[in-house]
Amino acid sequence: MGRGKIVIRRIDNSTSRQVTFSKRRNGLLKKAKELAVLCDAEVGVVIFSSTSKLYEYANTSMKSVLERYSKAKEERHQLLSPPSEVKFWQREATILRQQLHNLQEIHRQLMGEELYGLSVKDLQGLENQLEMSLRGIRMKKEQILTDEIRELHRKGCLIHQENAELYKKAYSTSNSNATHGNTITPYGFAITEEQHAPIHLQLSQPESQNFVTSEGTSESR
Amino acid sequence: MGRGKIVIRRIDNSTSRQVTFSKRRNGLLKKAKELAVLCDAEVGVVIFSSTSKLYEYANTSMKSVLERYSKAKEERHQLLSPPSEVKFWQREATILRQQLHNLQEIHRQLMGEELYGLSVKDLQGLENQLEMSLRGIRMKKEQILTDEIRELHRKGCLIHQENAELYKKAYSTSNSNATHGNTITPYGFAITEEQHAPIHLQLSQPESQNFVTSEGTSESR
DNA sequence: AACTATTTATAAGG
DNA sequence: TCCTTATAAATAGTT
Repeated sequence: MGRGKIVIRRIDNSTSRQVTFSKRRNGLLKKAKELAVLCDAEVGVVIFSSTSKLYEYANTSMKSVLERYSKAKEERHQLLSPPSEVKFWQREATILRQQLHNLQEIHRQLMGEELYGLSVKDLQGLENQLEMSLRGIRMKKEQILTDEIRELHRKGCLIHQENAELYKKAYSTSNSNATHGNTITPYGFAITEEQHAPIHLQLSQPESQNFVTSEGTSESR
Repeated sequence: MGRGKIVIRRIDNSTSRQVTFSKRRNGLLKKAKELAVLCDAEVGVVIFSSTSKLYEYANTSMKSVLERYSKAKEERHQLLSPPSEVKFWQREATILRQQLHNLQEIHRQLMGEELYGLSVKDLQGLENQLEMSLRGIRMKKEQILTDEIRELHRKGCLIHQENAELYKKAYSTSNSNATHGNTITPYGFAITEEQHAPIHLQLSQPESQNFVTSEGTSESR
């Protein structure tokens, strides 16, 4: 329900993820209220943002909802029962440790380490993934550089223009009768106009360069 | 959002209230899921129908949500349960969650996602890392394939030899006077010798192939 | 934060 | 409960 269809998948861009979170959080809470009112239900919603901020809604009270929930579930997840509490957190830690472990393994493989148990197919998959990542990263890098250059160019043009104006003014003030057909440009910014086109070509070089010269890259991070 | 606009007020007709409850309950749960996935949030929803039937959703687990909720709400109300063991495990879980979070961020960057806050230098570092990884993975892949081919070749030679022996034996048994100068080779394994060299060249092909075919990933939910 | 083109949810009806 | 359809509402992308 927007300008375009989206796939339900974690949003990469953290800014738009945050914006979407805000919009959809409000949407969810509104829907929860409407459900409660329209259908005479008791509803509770708890949301933790990815930054661990808490948002909640309950048409009655969260306490009521949670108590009713525990009762319905016939669980006393009371904070007062220390043994099960400890067990819960131990399990939580175990799960987290496992997840961490799994991710670490994948990470090592992505770093080109620990390739021992992998089949050719696995390796091909890794290779494809890395190539895709590389493409993304190079595009991003190129974009940043292009933007930067474009900005510098813009500024250069402005300064050049300003300079030309100043020259003209200074010239006409000191020597009011001169021909202004061939004014001397103060700095070498006149060429910048012509440089505009080739910029793009030069920028796309690093990619193919790196691609071809895959062996000879010696640089420290 | 329907054939007509409605006012948010308890639906009198119990049948249509029930129908609406069912529809909107599903809608709410769907929205909750989407929010959790899209925005990387932890979400819990509890619904009691007017007939006290319980419906729930939690992207992680309801228990986890509720524990986290209680903890967030009673950060200082912990005077009641001071068992340090619980605190220890909670801290453990927090640390692990943090580590997982950090690693996930790095992982996403390695996957070419979330490149927004990165500088050109960071990107260059990532690029170098990925290139190094790629080189390692390709070497590993090539090695596996080379080994495999070498092994097949060895076996092929052995079988060829064996076959030649058998042919000779069979030939000399049935027809003892034939010329053995141009024995017919039973299978085409004689060429394998010449194929040994070009193998290396063929193996490095997939690289450029994958580089060209990049866009075609479409996924539905 | 506001705007809108679209998608999505859902009210009404079967 | 499920299907269909017209319409209201939500929201993705943009400014």
